[in-house]
Amino acid sequence: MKIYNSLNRRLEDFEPLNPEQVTIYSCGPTVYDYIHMGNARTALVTDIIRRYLLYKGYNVKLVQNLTDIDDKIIRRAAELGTSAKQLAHENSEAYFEDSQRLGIHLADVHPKATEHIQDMINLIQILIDKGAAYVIDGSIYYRVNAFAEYGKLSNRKPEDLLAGARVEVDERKENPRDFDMWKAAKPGEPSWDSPWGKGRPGWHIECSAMAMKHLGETIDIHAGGEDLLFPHHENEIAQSELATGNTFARYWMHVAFLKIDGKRMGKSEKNFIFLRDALDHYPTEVIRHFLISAHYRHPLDYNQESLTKSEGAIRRLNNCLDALKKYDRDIDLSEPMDAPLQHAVQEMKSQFTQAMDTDFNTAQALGAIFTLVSEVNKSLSTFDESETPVLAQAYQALTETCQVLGIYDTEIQDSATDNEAKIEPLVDLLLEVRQDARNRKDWETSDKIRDRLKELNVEIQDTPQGTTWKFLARS
RNA sequence: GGUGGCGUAGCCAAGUGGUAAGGCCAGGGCCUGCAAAGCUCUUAUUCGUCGGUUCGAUUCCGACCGCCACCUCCA
Repeated sequence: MKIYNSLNRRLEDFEPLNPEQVTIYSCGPTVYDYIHMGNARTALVTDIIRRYLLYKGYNVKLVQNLTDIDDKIIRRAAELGTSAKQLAHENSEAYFEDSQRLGIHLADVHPKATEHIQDMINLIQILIDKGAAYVIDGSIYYRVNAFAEYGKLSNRKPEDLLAGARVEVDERKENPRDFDMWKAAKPGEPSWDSPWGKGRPGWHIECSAMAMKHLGETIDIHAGGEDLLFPHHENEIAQSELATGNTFARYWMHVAFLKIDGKRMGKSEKNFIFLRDALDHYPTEVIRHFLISAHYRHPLDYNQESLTKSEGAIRRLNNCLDALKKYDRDIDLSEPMDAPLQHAVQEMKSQFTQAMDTDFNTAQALGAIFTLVSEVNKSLSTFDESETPVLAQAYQALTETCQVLGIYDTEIQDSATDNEAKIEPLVDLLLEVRQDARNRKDWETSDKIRDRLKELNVEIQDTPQGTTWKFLARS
């Protein structure tokens, strides 16, 4: 299994530090607003990495933080006339709601910055003691020159950082590149007590402190959006590694940006889209399919056309799985068959694994899945009773892999069926009446029943084996 | 100025030193009372341009053109 490590800009073999448990830290959202599709992309990539590692048999501990105190939260709260605490709380709840609607499983721990103030203070104190930090008017700055390897992640030389910088330099700092780990409280701002007076933590220190608290001094995988590579992740490394003397994260993964209608998505451009709004228009599986239709390190453009394409692809997948579902109970793994489809099933599994093993290439993995879908449909169209056990195997293989990607949820499918079980006899009755009409060649009545049922989200299909029907997926 | 990335069919998107997965759309055919679904055929002699290395490059190297990201809070 290989992972592209931003640290070396190379594909590297993945070997967890502790074979018993893979540790992952994912930089979560700053909860000053609902999360947008870009946040969702990063969260989804993390979710799928975890699902795949579990599929491979690893134990995984995933930690994803929520930044619940920062400048943006304070500013937004002031605008809305609420408290920073209340705003952060509401948006945290909204985050869990939205991400679960996207089928993202909860992390094992979701630490919040405001609940780890003491851990951060302890870490800052260590850095002060080691001479890597200094105090100015109650604020603590990290002395970048104290860490010889500063710049190793972003591949930047100290001189380069100064060149095109358009940032206002705080003249009080020893070096313009030094960053704050603790900000002295300004009047009216939320603050916490510290050995240096009232204040609040800087952004970078929270991830260092919370990652190490919940996962140890060295973690396997650290993930986040590509924009976090510098300075956020660079600073996390500087803080953590200088404090402990150990490697902070062994594999750094960065998810590329999502664009909207070809343009950079950003709050300032006013062209961002909230995940919850997207979920109001498209089913979970469609959005997930869209988000993984390109490799995670490549830019992806959110637009209606792309989502429509994913809708089509998911429809094709669901049609196939629906048709296959009735063979599921016929599974018989004891007797290996020599059907051509059997080979296709094995081939798909191996292609899927190979794709995911190569830096989680979900686009390629989807290719493998849809190749089997094609083979299954072919097999179904020339229906042969003897292939039934193989169809069951195909169903198993497809649902298993689709669940790693989260583009097919059997539980949701089942619960939907339970809910609607009551009206099944009614639909069957209507189909009986329709069949009578068809026998009389009363196409008007027959088509009316079909059309009216379609309006009620019941789709019927006349096949050589008789008429079948199903509920259409609701978004 | 520095760092990194991208340019593959109508669209989206994988991929490989030996001749291009998959999806969407479109057109023809089969099936059907008509649909739907499915099947089937057609759709890049070619992978931004120009050079180089090689028996052979879309894949490696160089130059150029175009696009983008980061260097500032941002997933």
